[in-house]
Amino acid sequence: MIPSIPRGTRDFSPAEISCRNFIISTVADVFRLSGYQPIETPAMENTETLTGKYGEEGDRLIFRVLNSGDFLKDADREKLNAADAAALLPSISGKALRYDLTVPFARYVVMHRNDITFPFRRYQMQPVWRADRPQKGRYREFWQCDADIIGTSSLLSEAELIGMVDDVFSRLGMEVVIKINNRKILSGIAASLGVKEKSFTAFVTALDKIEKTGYENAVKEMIERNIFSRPVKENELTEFLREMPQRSPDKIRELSPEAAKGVEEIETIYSFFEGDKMKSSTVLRDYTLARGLDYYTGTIIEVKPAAHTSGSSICGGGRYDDLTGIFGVPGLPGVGISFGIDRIYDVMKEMNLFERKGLQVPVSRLMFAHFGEAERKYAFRLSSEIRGAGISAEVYPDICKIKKQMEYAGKKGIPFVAVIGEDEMKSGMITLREMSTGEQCKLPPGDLSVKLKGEKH
RNA sequence: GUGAGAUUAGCUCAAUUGGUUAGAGCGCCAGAUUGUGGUUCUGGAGGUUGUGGGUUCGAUCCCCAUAUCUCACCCCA
Repeated sequence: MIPSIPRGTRDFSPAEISCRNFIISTVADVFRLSGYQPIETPAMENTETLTGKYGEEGDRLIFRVLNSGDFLKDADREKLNAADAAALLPSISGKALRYDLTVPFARYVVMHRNDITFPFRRYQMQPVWRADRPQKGRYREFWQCDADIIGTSSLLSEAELIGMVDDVFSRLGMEVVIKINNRKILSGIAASLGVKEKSFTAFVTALDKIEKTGYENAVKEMIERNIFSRPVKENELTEFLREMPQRSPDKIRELSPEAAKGVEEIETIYSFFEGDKMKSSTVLRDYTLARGLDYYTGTIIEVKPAAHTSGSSICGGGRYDDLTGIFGVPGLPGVGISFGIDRIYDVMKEMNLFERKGLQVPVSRLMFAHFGEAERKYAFRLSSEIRGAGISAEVYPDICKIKKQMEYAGKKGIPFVAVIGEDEMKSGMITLREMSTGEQCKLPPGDLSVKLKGEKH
């Protein structure tokens, strides 16, 4: 039987891990530098914790975990016989894999609220799962790196997060475009166009397609979906939306008091950066930016590589007034950002950014090659001494031809090989070969660590 | 969940119109070289053509189903 892994999941080999760890540790460094503290939550949550938080589509994409043991024992017979999967689910599955890190965080905050000092800055870097059909930049298991600050409405937090985004991508060596908008502006626009209240989400998703499919298609979708409470002319609507990006903040303010509030918020965030230059990012106001989950209520942020602004986003976030309210603790506003490290990896790979970072796959600095049983034993003792000096070392495990041992070291990229033979043991002088040049020298075992430390890595 | 394309050796790809023993490069293994990797030379192994059915005298090739990958829709990191 040929083994395989579930679709949309991946194995990561040593070279990939090096690159991924570089991204993960870079993000963590930046998070810590602003006082964010790490937490972790379980891969599984109770189903009720997750369902209903991501919209109808989101619910469909949650991986359910079947109850252990005889899961049919407590199954709802009526629903089972009716083959009604959706209705049967609660009686056979009580757990689900987490879909993102924000909702589990809200649950965490509610459960630990008495131990937390607010405002609370936390970061979390863990895999999440979505039962989506895989495609470019989309996996069923992927990592999110989230930083959230909860317990404050201060717009300083947004500025802080944007600064962190800039810092991360500057360290990674990638130019990005950070787009910023505000849900209040979107609802202001919707109100001024006469969008029905219940159609707001439909309006927002259509609006979001402008960049991808153009104004005409977005408008067509809005009209087809019948989202307006009064007659709207197609060409007037197109014209209105087309002017959106160029529209000055003042023009947006005129739309409605709510939109004015949104504009105010964005301008406040900008004011924190006054005169400062971003290191690696261009921050843009985009009044048509609509991305973000349902729970966002204020600022929304989306980050794309400057080289692929039409591609998928590599980072996103926003402000929520009351995320913990759904778990019974109202009045805790917050704002967060999420880095999609799998997509960041893909972009960096494509742009050859890892090569410039000189990342190395961890490999022993020294290998002992040997000619027989006694030599191998001798090498084993030396190897443990050399490790004591902080130098990674391994002994070739089998007794075989020196050629084969050398071949192994060369292929593996081990930079130094110490050859232990009868001569070496007799004279007490080890033969050390530098693999890149082929140069060899003899030295006493005690000098090995000094010699290897002295050489640059 | 909907639609399109792909799948041949470990990898990248060939194979005429449905016709004899499915080939090449790279990689792998062994030897040339019994104390030395990368270069070179010589030899060798490796395939139920993704899987399961069907049509046919005969299928890598045509048909159906299924799995996986890629791309798009939906939605999203």
